[in-house]
Amino acid sequence: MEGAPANEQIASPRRAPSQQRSRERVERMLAAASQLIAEQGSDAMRMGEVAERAGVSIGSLYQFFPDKRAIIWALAERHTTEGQACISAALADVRDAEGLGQAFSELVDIYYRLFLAEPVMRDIWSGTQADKALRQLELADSRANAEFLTAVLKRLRPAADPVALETMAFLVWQMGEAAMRLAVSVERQEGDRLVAAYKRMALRELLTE
Amino acid sequence: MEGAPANEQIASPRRAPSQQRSRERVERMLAAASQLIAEQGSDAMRMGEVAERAGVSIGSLYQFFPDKRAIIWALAERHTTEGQACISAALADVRDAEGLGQAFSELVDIYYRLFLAEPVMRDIWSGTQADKALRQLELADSRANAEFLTAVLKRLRPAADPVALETMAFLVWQMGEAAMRLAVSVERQEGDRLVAAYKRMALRELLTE
DNA sequence: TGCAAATGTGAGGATTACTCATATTTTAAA
DNA sequence: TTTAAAATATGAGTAATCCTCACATTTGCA
Repeated sequence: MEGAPANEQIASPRRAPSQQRSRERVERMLAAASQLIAEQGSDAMRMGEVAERAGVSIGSLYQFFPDKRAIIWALAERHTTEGQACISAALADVRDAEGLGQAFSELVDIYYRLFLAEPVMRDIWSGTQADKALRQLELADSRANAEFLTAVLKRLRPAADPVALETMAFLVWQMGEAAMRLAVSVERQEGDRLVAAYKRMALRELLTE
Repeated sequence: MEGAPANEQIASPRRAPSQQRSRERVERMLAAASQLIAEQGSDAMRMGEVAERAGVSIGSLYQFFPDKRAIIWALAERHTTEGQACISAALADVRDAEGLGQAFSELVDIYYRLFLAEPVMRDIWSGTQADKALRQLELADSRANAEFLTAVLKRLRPAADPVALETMAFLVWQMGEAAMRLAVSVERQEGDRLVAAYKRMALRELLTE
């Protein structure tokens, strides 16, 4: 972006809303940002437009978000939080290889549907590499999710090298995200095939000794 | 970016340099851009700085590149061209499964070293999702590379479903790129482990009936 | 009630991508 | 060689955008 001096650091934090009124306004800001990202992508999202659509002044926007990236980051963080809860629940009571296969397969389907339905998620995670803070968030999220998987794997294969299991889980998870991004950027039919191929490949890796 | 009205389209083409003098100047522009991307990333690269470092005026820069993305695109395209030649050569005379394993393994190593050594490549391909034209270039490149792989697979497994082989090759290739991006963004030791795990996983997929 | 803290405002500062009128250099035909 | 057209070069200026800040308003509470 441009405007203020190119700031490589993470921007200074802002006050969190403490009153009911401001909390509602912050919600409106996030909702407006989400809409605009869905319509045009985060790059084309204009701060002035976010403020206008949220019915607040540009100054109010910057009262709670230090800069543009911070809004995007806040939306991304919500998705990761929701996602982790979902994944944790799905993998919590896996007891055997069959259960893992079942749970993993369902998770992939859920995520694929999410990617297809949520342009915001797609947009945010695709811009991930360019933004240090987002990249960190995505890596942390991926590690956290991979850890749920690792825990299951360690339970199923107590004799295996733990580091190898961690590496495999992390890799499989990251590849899933890559497969999703790829799948939604080609024609639907090919996307379906790619996701199915990923699922098969990941399961073979996870379930084979 | 900002400045001119947000332009979603691909910018209008500019004249290609026809004189010796201008061809040299364009080379200097590309070299300057490459340096700056390596130093600060393509987002922080300033057109004015590119011009200054290349020893030309800002106007000259825009004489040959319609906009900022076009410079990045030109650098990206060089990489894809070089890469495809390399891959095509490596896979051309694969005759059996063992040869495929050998060639694929070497390719992964080469790409990993390239990713580690070439910040420009990393930067460009990571920004790929945000830019329609770059995304197209990357997809086309990936498809082209996957096709080399598909050709080999069809030779080795003539009975297999061609579409399935194409899907697998495309997926394996895209995942390789994802694995590389991941590997270079974590500590070196973990990166090495991740690349090794990818290699094993991909080979198992490629070599198993 | 009255005061401090929280919140709200929007004109304007600062930076940057990109344009365009104009000047210079090269090419090549006469 | 002359010369006109095409190619190339220049950089001050335009427009768009992010973000700040001095000041106004509202809320919580003693």
